[in-house]
Amino acid sequence: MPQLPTTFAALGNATRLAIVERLLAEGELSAGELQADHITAPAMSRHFKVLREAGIVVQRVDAQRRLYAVKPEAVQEISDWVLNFREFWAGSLDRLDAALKGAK
Amino acid sequence: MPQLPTTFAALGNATRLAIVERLLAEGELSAGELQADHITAPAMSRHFKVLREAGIVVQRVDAQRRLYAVKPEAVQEISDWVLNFREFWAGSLDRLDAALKGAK
DNA sequence: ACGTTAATTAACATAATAGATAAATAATGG
DNA sequence: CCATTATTTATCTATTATGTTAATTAACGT
Repeated sequence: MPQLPTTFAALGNATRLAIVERLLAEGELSAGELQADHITAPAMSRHFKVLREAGIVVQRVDAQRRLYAVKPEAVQEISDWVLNFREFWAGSLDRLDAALKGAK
Repeated sequence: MPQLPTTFAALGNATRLAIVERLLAEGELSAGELQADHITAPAMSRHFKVLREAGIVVQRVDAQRRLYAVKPEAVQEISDWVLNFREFWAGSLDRLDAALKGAK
């Protein structure tokens, strides 16, 4: 799993995280539909590229449009990482829940 | 939650992710114990600072040593984000599980 | 007090990010 | 064909990140 830091890095940008969240919530969307208004289309396009290269989204071509969708494995990868430590903690001393209660 | 991108960004570096993983697995550790051998102590110190500023770890002073520990809220924040979409998907059409099966 | 240990901050170099504008690619609809 | 639409690639610039060495801060043991 040397992929994880790359996955986190790709999501470590507000614009890209917003893209992923919209794709998760709305499903497949085109570059145009995902266009944010605070940056230009080329900037957006590079964000798509980062997400693609990190394996977080896939691109599908439909005529002149590029449709993007989240690869569920990426979400799964993060989920596994979190659950891994949750389980470890639960199994060893319930440190996480204890700590979380303290933090609340 | 404009915190999330910052959290992801902080974990989007292999050295920092390794620090967090060790802290999760072994509990509180000092800067010296966490020292990686591929970079210098000052470089390490800056990674601690990034993690602190992102709210992922807390620092405790013990004489001349700095002890670090993960703030469980940070892990919780990521966990919540993932589960949020898992729940959404489960509730709307089991798209995630379906997609995951297809991906396997 | 003094040298040692632990860690950080300062100053600097270089690489990687992110954004902009302009140009290119490619499919569509007249 | 040709103009339009959709999106990416090229180029350039500014900012941020990451690493180094040197200096600083602070506590320890003798």
